[in-house]
Amino acid sequence: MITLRQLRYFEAVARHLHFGRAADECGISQPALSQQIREMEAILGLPLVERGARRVALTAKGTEIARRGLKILGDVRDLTDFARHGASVLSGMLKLGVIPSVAPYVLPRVLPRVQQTYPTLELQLRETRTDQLVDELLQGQLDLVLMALPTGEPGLDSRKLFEDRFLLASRAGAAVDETRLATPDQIEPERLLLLEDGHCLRDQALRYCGIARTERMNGFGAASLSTIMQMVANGYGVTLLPEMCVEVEARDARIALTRFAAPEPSREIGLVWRSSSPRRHDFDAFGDMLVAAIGETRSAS
Amino acid sequence: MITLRQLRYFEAVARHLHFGRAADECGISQPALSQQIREMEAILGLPLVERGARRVALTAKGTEIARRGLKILGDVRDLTDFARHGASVLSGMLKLGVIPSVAPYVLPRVLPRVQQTYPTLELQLRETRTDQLVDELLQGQLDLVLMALPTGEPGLDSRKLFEDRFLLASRAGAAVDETRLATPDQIEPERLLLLEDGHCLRDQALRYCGIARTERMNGFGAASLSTIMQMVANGYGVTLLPEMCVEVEARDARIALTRFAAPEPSREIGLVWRSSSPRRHDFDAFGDMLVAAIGETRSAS
DNA sequence: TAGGACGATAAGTCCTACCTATCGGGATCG
DNA sequence: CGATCCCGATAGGTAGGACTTATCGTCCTA
Repeated sequence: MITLRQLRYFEAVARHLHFGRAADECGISQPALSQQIREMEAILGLPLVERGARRVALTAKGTEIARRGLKILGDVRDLTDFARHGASVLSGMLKLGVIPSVAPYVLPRVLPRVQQTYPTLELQLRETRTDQLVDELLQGQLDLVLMALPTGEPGLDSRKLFEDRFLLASRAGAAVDETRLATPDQIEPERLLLLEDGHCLRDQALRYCGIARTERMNGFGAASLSTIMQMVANGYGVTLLPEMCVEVEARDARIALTRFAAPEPSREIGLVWRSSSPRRHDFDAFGDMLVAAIGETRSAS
Repeated sequence: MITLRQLRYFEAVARHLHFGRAADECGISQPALSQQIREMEAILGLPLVERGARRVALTAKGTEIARRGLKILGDVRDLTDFARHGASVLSGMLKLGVIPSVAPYVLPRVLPRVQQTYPTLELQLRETRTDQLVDELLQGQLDLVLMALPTGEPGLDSRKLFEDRFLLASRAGAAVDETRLATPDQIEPERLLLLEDGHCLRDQALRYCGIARTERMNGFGAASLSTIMQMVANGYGVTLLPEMCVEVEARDARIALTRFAAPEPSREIGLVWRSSSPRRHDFDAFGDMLVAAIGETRSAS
């Protein structure tokens, strides 16, 4: 197996293209470095360096391996930095925005883990609708937003974390046949209960059901999914419930959940940040942790 | 500095939560493993493992470090796999789709590098417009698409590679004042030359200029940027030229390029694949290589 | 043709990762 | 309550590997 020491030495050679100077930088003698490079070549089974007369060059594969090695060394450095003082990686202030149809379901699973893993991280939370979050992100009032993708904004980068399917929630034993897969045409517009205008979840549901804004619907718009699910339980109508909310919102025995026929409606939940932000590493680490936290609770349930 | 050997041992401890069995798996004695774990804790300056009576648990930070370590070990394995036979990473068939306004400018820089770095990779290319590419991607006829983001399709994952700004291309010395930053209202719709309908570049340009499809425009629609630039050079009109095309398409001295005032119009170029695809690793590696290839030629010029 | 730059080779030293043997403490059971 | 056992820590010794200095071989240059 290759060693990190070899990667460090090779990386120095790749930069200097000169054994002597690379050895110097590494604080060892030139033969020691030569030996490690040859050892590495033997392990990998191919030449990394072309020893030309008077000059040194990397082979084609050597270039690629140097690139990968550099990334690995960076990750190792991050790991030790994290261990030593949690510093430089996810420490200090992080202003996070979350949309209302995600916050109550994800944060309880994640926040304890954040406290434990990154005790020096001061997480400042903001919960509001997508367009407001995006505005505040662009203006620098937020560092990072957890929301449904895509953003549709240039200048923002994003990373998808997971897919969240929608289920049809209805009053148990009512009109919907719960033994079959649901289809969008079963949904009567006047019985569809949704969040008020401006929530992305509302738009996603309407798009799937093929309902234009203008069409006749009940004029109802709720501020929270909890309210909507109360209404569903009492037979006021039906709604599309994201899978991540099921555990919290669909405990009432009067609520029936039906999976949709393919193509199943869903939303992509992901992280969004300014492309220009220098904290990519932090966001990656934060995203990894979110995925881990969500994955755990899912497989555990 | 930490070693990969320590990471491997620690990872085994994290899985077994038992020093003896972990040592067994690593093929060493239990004291040897204990020693390396303690060495690692000394280097990182914190306890990774809670030695409780009768049972072993990871500390909070230990859990996070195990996660990071696992990723590093995976990257190292990928590196050696790549070196040994280029296998499992980017080998075999890869069907890549590219949009017409990107292909001629990116592929020449990238393909030689691909050949050299991944000689066992059979890259099969397809060039057509975005919606067609997305269809073929969803149906499995393509593995990967290089295009402008976002896709707007669920079930697809993407990764932004870089931002490609638009410049105003006009005939030198003609109506446009090249000493100042351009603004969209300077563009007369009837003089704007664009690709034919269906090209994403056309839609992006129209959106920036605030021109609705219905508005009066010249009826012209070209099949290639080359043609458009020929027309610009000869004074038939102006166009929005992506920065990546400048080197190839704007050599004619009769063409003047003007940067736009902020917010500069741009497009995001990225890779897109099916969320369900098992080849994430390949795509990551391919994306890294694209970024490296583009970065090189940019900084070199 | 002599000199110099540079990487490879050779021989010796020291560190470190490993082994076996043993200890110590907390749980478990008669 | 004491015997036992499970399991990680400690101790002491060994072998291999990473480093050193010294020297060689080769190619370029003057």
